[in-house]
Amino acid sequence: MTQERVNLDSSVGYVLKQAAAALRNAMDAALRPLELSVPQYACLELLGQRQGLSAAELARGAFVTRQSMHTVLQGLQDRGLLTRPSTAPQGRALPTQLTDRGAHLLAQASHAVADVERRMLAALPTGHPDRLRQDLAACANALTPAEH
Amino acid sequence: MTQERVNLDSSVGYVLKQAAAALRNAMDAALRPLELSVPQYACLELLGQRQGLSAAELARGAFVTRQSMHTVLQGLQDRGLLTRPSTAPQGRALPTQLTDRGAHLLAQASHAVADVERRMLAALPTGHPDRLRQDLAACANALTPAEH
DNA sequence: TGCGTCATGTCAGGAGTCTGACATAGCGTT
DNA sequence: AACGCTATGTCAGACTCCTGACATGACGCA
Repeated sequence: MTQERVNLDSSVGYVLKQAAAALRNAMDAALRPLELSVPQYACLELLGQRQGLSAAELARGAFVTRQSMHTVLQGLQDRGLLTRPSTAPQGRALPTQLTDRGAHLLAQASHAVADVERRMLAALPTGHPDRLRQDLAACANALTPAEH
Repeated sequence: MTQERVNLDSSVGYVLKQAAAALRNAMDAALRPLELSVPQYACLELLGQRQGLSAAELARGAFVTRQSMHTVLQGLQDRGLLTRPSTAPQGRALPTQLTDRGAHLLAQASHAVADVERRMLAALPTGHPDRLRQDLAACANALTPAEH
């Protein structure tokens, strides 16, 4: 029976959580002047990439549940940053659209977050960001249970 | 004015969050049979590495606030997995100790989590886990504000 | 000695997220 | 057409975690 202990400092999982926590804090600080939380920003950014996403799709992209995204969307809608039709054009999904105000705020937020990412990656040698991204994607994929 | 948009798929930050979420889910599933949450496990693991840590030290190591760690400790203490003196031997810090039951449960949990980490790293070529860990540590360091 | 600062433990309150549940709409199979 | 399966939206409740606040003990400095 081997002494199976995780040894925190040499554990990739631990350092991964550490990096994620640091990133979360940095993004939180960067977005606070805009009065946006990280989930709110994630929601706007996803819509910026592709308009008309449903709440369920946004939830998956932001790593929260449908229910959480529901409240996030209500908050953003109350601030006039996005619009949702009251009736579904087809099926049950309600396609979400950014308003002009939402797009404008997103531009500012995107800039602030890009600054954070730059600061994070500045510590890495040239070329490492790309390989880091690939390694992380492989890790995420290995842990994501095969769908269906 | 450049089109400054994060481009989620090529963003290291986004993939980092994705990997962290996948890891969190996998650990959650692995620990559920032992009736341990991830913060509870983190607490036990930290104590396994070094006995006598205070609640504040455990909180920093587990990336939560002192207050959250307080309730976590109470839960673990109620289950007889650890002990804390009622009065501080010196200063205000209450050194926490694993009980035999705590150490035994930790051994099982540690094994389960090590399995998850193995599954995660199996997707990476030889040598990559080490460089991934170093890159992540550099990222975390770059985002952690200089203390004092 | 006295004061200011910092770290720790703890209590109270609130914000955010999750689990569970239900109704509805599409789709494929029988 | 009827049934089952899946996906989505939404409501209610509980849980987790955080922010804010206060008291206490240790340390440095005037």
